Amino acid sequence: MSDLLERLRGRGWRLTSQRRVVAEVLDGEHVHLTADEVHARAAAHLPEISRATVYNTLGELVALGEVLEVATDGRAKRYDPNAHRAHQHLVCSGCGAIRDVHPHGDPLTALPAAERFGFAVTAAEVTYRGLCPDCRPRPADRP
Amino acid sequence: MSDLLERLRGRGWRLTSQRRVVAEVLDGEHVHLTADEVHARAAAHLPEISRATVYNTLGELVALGEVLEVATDGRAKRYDPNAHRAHQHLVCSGCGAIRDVHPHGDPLTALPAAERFGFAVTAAEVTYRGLCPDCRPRPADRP
DNA sequence: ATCCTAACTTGGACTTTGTCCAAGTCAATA
DNA sequence: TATTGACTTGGACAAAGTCCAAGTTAGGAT
Repeated sequence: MSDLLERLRGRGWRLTSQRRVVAEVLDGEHVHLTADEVHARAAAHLPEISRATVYNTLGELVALGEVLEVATDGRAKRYDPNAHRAHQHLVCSGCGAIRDVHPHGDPLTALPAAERFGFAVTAAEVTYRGLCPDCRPRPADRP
Repeated sequence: MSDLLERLRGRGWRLTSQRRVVAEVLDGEHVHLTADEVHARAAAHLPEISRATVYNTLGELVALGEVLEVATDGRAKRYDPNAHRAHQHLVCSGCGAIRDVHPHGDPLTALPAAERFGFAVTAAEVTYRGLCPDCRPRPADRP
């Protein structure tokens, strides 16, 4: 993730320890943390970091296009560092687990012009829902 | 919308004036009100109605499958009475206007088995985003 | 190396959205 | 028309996020 830090410095960011730990926390595949979770993990490395700074930094990363904001439920927003490859989300209705998924085709093409109401449509976000293997009811054991 | 009230009575609902007013507010096409907006409109007809009752009633309507909950932004949930015909949402990135739209095909089929991670996938919600005619930049007037 | 300063961080107050509860009210049945 | 369990109410509470004045600091200038 130091490439991210490089990119950010290139964009005129001041490299503070707070921003560094937030960027480090947001590393990896299938990462979809809430702001509070980011704060908790960041605070494990840098105990004095404030909630306000975490919110500020997340907002900046989103504005720069380095992190995506996902609202898969009506609760807290989640932050997804996988911003450089188009993808959608698969959410478990039982436990809330989230995976990045790659459907084929562009979901935008499914919306015919007649259904666009004159909008200039530029993006489509898809949330697939279902039960993950752990939450799925198992076939009962046979005697 | 009296058919809705009939259906609800059939399901053992007590028909109170509060529930009636909430059901009336949630009538029509392309209706996507927040709980607070529902409360404001309901209060115009029934000034003493409380926020708690609006939340309760909306929750019940959602549980009964008569109203859909939509979270198109990270803000307040919206309530969509068009629950009996499958549809998706088109949201203006400028002003937040929401339209019900009907893409062709089933979005679920775009997700290959290899991308399902063992989930039993049952639904797909699509949010299309773009600028509505009013928010879209116009070509500059020629002199 | 150290100074300077705009940029950044902090804690706490505040807002928005939503939930919970004890006490009071009322729709529908008998 | 009396009864009662379901419904409603207002206010306290909680979660998620924003805002701000005051203090700190990264990094260029000296």
